[in-house]
Amino acid sequence: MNGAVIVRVALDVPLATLFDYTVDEAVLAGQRVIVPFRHGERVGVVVECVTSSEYSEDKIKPVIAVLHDSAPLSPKLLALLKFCSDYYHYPIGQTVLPALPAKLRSSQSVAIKPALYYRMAEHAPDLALLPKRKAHARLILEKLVIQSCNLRQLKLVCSTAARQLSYLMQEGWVEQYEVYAPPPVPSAHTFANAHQLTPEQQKAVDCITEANGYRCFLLHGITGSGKTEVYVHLIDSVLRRGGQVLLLVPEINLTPQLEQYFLSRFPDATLVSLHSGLSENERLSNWQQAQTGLAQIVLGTRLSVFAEMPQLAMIIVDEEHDSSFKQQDGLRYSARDVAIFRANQCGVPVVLGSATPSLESYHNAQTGRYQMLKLTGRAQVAARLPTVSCIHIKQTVMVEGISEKLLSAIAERIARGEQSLLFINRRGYAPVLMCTECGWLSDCKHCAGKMVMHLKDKRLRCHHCGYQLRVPTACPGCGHAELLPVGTGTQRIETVLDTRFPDARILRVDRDSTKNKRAWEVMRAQIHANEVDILVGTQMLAKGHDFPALTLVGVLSPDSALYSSDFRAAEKLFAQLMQVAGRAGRADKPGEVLIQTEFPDHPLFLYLQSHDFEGWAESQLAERRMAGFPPFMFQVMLRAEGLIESDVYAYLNQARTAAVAIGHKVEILGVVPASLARRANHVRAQLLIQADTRRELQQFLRAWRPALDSLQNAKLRCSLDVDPLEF
DNA sequence: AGCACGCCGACT
DNA sequence: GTCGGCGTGCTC
Repeated sequence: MNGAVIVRVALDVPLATLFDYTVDEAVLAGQRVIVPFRHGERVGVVVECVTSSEYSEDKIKPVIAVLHDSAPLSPKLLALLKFCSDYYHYPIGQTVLPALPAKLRSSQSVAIKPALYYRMAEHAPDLALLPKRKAHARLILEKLVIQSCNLRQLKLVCSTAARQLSYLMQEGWVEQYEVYAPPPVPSAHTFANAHQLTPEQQKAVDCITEANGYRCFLLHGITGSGKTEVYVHLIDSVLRRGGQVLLLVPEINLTPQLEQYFLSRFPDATLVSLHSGLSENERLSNWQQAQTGLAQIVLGTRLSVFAEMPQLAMIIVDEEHDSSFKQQDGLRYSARDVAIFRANQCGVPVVLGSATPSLESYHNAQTGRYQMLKLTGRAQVAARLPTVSCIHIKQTVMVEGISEKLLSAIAERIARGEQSLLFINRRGYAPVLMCTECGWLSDCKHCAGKMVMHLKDKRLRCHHCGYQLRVPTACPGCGHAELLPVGTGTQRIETVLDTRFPDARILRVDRDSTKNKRAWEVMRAQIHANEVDILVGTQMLAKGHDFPALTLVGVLSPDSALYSSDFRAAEKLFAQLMQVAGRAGRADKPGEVLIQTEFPDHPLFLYLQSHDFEGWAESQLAERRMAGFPPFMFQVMLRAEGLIESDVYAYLNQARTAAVAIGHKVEILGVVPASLARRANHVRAQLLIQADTRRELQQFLRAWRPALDSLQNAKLRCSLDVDPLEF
């Protein structure tokens, strides 16, 4: 042999190992390579360079090509990915490669895409020579005299920037140039509309900016207490020091608005976003701008926690309690938790912001692991906290799921030209159709769930597998002609309101009505223009920006979450109600929240009425401690699903036996059917393991995994979910 | 995950 | 006699 080096390569295959190849050119860890694998070729990432392999020489094949078209991943990022692979017990290759933009996963080489910038041409004519009528072109020039900009920044100056630029370049005023690397000095940036901070906000900003190295902060501030303004000041401080900021936001169709907002606050900074709405080219380009350090602000959903950022100086996780930070397939990571690990790894502060922190984070702040920073926003906010009250549904007149009280409150708003929002977490017309004669129910034939009745297209639809049928005219069980829609969904509420308020403008906002891309944009505009009187919607409406004319929120049927088998259901409901309540009212028009419930004395509602998150959190934590649930316990869920019930249970029972045999100090709960015991004809079941500490859980998992791997069965889909959120 | 290898039923 | 079913095992 020619003394070739051996590289250990991560490949996108479901195997926990790296693959060894020889290579006779210089290679760095983090570089992409094309390697032979079985009969074909694949792109992989070099994780280690070593001098010997435990594989015999004749088994090791040479690398086909080392790719140089994009900078290698940094050792730090590789270490982060390695940590995730270990912690979540997921194959290294399926951790590393999905973190890359798809273009970097294909063997087609990508050109390193420079960012395009514009500046004044060296021999630009005198500004006075610009024709007077070219007012927009003048604005662009005036901006460029101060600072070179990219197109996005110029579009903030004038929306027709692209057209102005082509004119200006043609006439020799402006030239375009390409930027591959960050500007050598931190660019001076302005930051627009700097608000005077309240003392609380200032204290939060000071605490965080004074942090020396890693520190985790929990920024707890109710809606409207000015968390965003704190973020803006923090970002400003990082940009001044020439650092990069990673701002993680939940997966919401709001990212473009958020991006616009931060762009407008930092018109001179380079901001890129990373979310599912991007094309592959945009994703690659934005990712590379983060990687080169050119992008000072990276705004993204959970996947962007893996974006390469050489100058990373701060991570902000907004709405940290949001469950969309947890990936529900593949590498089941929590972007919030990974962000904290990464901040620690990089020695930078991390800020978790929320009006309703997760109990995990709140507990960590209480015990001093994190530093709590509170924004009570007394000055601006107290006046506009909405009044929250409950309507006892068993002691009031109900009209098709809506109480008279709520209806008359809506009527009042209509009369005043204000908006109402009815919040109900069920799509469709009715969640189930029933035969009044024989008790037949609209079961899905592929799932354990019920088919939901949708009135508009007269169909029964399964929300789990997508199966649908026409609404039967007679009972499929007994032939009886009368079928009764039971329960209430958004469409039914819409119908009821329509009969009750024939002149009102009603808008339904749920996954069905916002299916096509632009729909939600249009609806938002309508709401903002006050062209809507009553909004009916699911949790989609809980998030998002202020609706200025909204003064009434009605919550229709939250009770199922109060006594749910999922121990996090109440936590989720509280956060959700706090969030919708935050939509109601402004300083000049106080808001009102009416909750229809059978349990008006439930502590959840009492704490909500007094806007007492702390009280609620303490009571929940006490319950969790008693019951032995997270954050006082650490869990891992083994799930399995397959076509044959006995296979699924046999696998899980053997896994259980293996777990018992390890004899670690863990608690084994199950095997039990999953909350949806059958989905798309697949039987689903699960096994839960609990331990007192993360360390114990991880020790157990390391011992358990070989057994799980040997039980692997091609007919089953199995997954390990560390720190599961859903049950 | 793919994908080949391998060993048993109904077809020209 | 063969085509093809999917159970088993391997990928450096």
